[in-house]
Amino acid sequence: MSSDVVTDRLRTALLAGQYAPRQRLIETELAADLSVSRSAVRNALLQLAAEGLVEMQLNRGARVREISLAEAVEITEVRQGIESLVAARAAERVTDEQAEELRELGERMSDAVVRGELVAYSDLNAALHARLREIAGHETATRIVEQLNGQLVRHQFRLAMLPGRPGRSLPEHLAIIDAVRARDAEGARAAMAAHLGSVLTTLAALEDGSGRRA
Amino acid sequence: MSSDVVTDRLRTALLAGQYAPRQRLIETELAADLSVSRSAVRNALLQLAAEGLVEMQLNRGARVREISLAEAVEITEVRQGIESLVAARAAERVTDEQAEELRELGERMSDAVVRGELVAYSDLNAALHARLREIAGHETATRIVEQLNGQLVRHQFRLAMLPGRPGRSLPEHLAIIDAVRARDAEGARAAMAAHLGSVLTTLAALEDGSGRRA
DNA sequence: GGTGACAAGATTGTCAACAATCGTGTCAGC
DNA sequence: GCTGACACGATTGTTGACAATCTTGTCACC
Repeated sequence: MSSDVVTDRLRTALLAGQYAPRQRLIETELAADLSVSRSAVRNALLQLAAEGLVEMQLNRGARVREISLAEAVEITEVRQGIESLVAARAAERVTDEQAEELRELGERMSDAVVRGELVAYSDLNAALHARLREIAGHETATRIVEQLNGQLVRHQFRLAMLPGRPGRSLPEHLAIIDAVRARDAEGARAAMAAHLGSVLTTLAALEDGSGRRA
Repeated sequence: MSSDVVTDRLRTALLAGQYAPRQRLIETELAADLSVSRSAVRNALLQLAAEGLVEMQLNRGARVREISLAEAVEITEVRQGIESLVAARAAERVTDEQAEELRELGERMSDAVVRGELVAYSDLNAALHARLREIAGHETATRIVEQLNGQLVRHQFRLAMLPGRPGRSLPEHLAIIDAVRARDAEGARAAMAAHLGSVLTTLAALEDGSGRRA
């Protein structure tokens, strides 16, 4: 169905931050922009609403869903539970080849931090979590974490740009990698839980510090 | 929108086990049955596909999604992570009134087991988990656990009917209730993790024992 | 100057018809 | 008797038009 293509295009646009939070998404406009029929857009919006990227109100159409800091905290708490499982599972199933890959990934992360390449580090961060999910091979966990991640993009971006944040999160990431490479499931679980715990405290600090509406 | 009503009706029908797994859901038929337009049914099916209750294939429409035992295990593993969080949060936030409610719920569960009322026990089981989610007040966790639960109904039902299963799960439930009533967050987390761990071993036993296709 | 009713415009929700696709049964050819 | 092409029926995917609803701007009235 062409709706699927439309859904993908809209999703990537949303994830790229192409539309502002709370912005109205008018079906006719989007249909014209993407040069597809309104129903295709409509279906896509329904789909994205189910994924939590947009919110729909009766007779008022779709808006870009704004994720508050409080929600970001909730989402990260849930991620903590699931990704710990993923890390443990990855430690149990990692192959030698994958272990070597993870080692290289860790080196590249260190390099990026040393060189102050924040965006690159942020990308590698996402890549690491994604690679762990692949290694774990846990479809349900993967599906849900990715759904949750989609809702977080904006906040994750903000977080990575905080001064001093990379210096704190890098060793956490390296600890996860080490535990997985050592096939230490419980160690990997704990390292991942600690890492997301650190994300949570950072978010909580933001919650007190900065304003509500940013 | 009328699609929402249709979605709800279809969802409850699916959760009630009114359609067999892998059964095709033909839009025209459902539209006639519910006496609504086909588009309403179509939207509902898309929605339910996003929730994981049905699966859609291009040009081949919707089927009731069959959840394999392996998937049930995955789902329960994820639930273990999230519901542990819920239990801990509930222990932190429970009011005196809610604590009393939980105590009564525990008594009713014990009664049901003593009297051998399996269906009632199964219902109370679901009610306990739901009440804990309410007490925890964690919207994200609630949303995801309920989504996952929807996919499990069939297996949960099978599980509750296993001989000896209520005798094993009752004390686990009571332990959760006690920890929450004692405001012992870590205890509640551990009790919930242990409970779902016990569900997991039971599921694993089923996986070896019975055939694949049941 | 402010408030409420009303009308116009914009936008969404619903429907029925049309086009595209798939699965199945039939039949010719070997 | 078996295989593959073909056509038919069933079902889904898409489109455009129409109805219902909300929002905004205007104006009379207090």
